[in-house]
Amino acid sequence: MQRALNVTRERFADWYQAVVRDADMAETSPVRGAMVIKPWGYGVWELLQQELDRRIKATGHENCYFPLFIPLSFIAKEAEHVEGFAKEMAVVTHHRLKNIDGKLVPDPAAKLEEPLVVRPTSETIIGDAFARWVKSHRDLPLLINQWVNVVRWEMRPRLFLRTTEFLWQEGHTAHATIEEAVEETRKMLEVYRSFAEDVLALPVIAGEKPENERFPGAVNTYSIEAMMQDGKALQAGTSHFLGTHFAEAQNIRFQNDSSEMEFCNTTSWGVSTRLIGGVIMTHGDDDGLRLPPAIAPRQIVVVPMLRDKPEDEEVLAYAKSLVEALSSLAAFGYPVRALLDTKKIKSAEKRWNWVRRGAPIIIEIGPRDAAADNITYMRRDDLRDGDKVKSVAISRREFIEEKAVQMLHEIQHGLFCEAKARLDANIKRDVTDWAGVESYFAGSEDEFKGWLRVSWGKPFGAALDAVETRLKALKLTIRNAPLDQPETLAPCIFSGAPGAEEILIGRSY
RNA sequence: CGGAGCGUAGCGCAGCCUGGUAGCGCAUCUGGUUUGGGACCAGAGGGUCGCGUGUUCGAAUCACGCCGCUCCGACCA
Repeated sequence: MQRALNVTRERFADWYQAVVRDADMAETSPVRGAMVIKPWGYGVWELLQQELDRRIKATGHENCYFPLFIPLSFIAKEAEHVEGFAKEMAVVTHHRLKNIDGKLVPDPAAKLEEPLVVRPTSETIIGDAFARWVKSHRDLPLLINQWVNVVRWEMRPRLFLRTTEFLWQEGHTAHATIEEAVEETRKMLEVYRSFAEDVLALPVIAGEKPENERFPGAVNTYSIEAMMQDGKALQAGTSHFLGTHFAEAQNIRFQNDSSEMEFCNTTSWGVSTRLIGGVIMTHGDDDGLRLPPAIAPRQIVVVPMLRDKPEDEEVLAYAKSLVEALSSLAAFGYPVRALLDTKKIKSAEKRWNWVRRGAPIIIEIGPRDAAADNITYMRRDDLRDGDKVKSVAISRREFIEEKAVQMLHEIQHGLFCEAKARLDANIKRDVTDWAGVESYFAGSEDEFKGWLRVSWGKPFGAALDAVETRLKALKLTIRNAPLDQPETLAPCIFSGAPGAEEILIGRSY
């Protein structure tokens, strides 16, 4: 059977790389671990960014920009924070190069008095500003967000999922009370959940991270977890309640309405270009990427079937008017993004390029379509009937007036439902003891396993370390404790003690 | 940084064991034939075989060193 890719999802890691490449999303760069995001991939990011930014602003946050460089001493202020990031920090030590013996090297005379780190995250540099901005309870809450690049020197990079430099959004807020800060943390988690599900068609489970998986310096960390087509979990977004840890380290204080000085409670939350990796691994198939229409840079692509003959002109004119009509429609609150592909390559080649890129609807227009006032379309979410590509002819008028927008919404919803069904079907709840966990995850790692939802006693300290070690031996981690917890709990799967909450266990990226 | 594998034309690969100066498929270019849709015929262009050193009359092939990539570990949005 001829597919648009030369590798299938059976070899998931190879398949992922093939999709990223063949869908023109991104490529590796001369800098190890740093990627070039190509127009089609960046277009997805821009749409994702546009819609999430709207939602972040709708919840009262404002955008800012803070420096790329952070004085090393700032990072050192919060003990757990340094420890968490020390091993992956890029450090700037000089500000000039010098030609020594024909070689350009950092000029020893231009050594910085204090090294600067390239931000791995901005709690400390933003906290420094917060300390100056917050004086009174009347300055609170302080609700700030920024869209920037950050650098974390990762050992093993993977395009979109884990790159040395990545793009993200980081929100930072300061509040007068614990309750308010916790509410903010949960509110933004919910913004992420609904955004992932409604816009990216990525079903997720929102929950709280166990102690050992917390953000360095956080009191509580919450995450949304998505299941990829190989059954592994992808942490798709995090929201942290930082308590007064950073406020104490950086002296972020305010005078309350009784004139007493108090430390602020702060939060931070972020999602990154990793989400794009999640979209690829959730929706892609053996013909390439399938993009949810809400984030497809081109939702409907019209490919004219040209033959270097006189009737080409009619076909082009017809296709052009079709694209104009489609562009005047609206879907998901924005104008429909339609494209007439006039690139000078073979039409068949164009079709397969758009299939691989995951354009939701691909329309082919030939002379007979033009003459009969018809269009012929393919839906990327329902491409094939067996081995054959499904190609449907319909009147142009019906398509524009009734079907086009409806179909985009159907595709968006369909992709979500397909992924949601997979997520739900692959969370096993009937494992009740450790032996059951071991036997379930025994065997080949390549085998699709999904997650277990089990009860545990929520241990801490040495007992938690022991749990972590047992899980690690099976390459498992605790993903999170879902927000929706049952009334009664089974005994702890690790110790048999009374259960404290249910958690998700699985392999992860 | 540890273990495994790989680096040959834009992409995918063969050749390496048993050294003799590079080949296949797809893509590209030209001409022609086709045309409801991943076409066919003929011809052409494109590679200092990852880099360096050594062995040799001669190295893609053998040896040593380095670099890079992929997978597995430690790290992680």
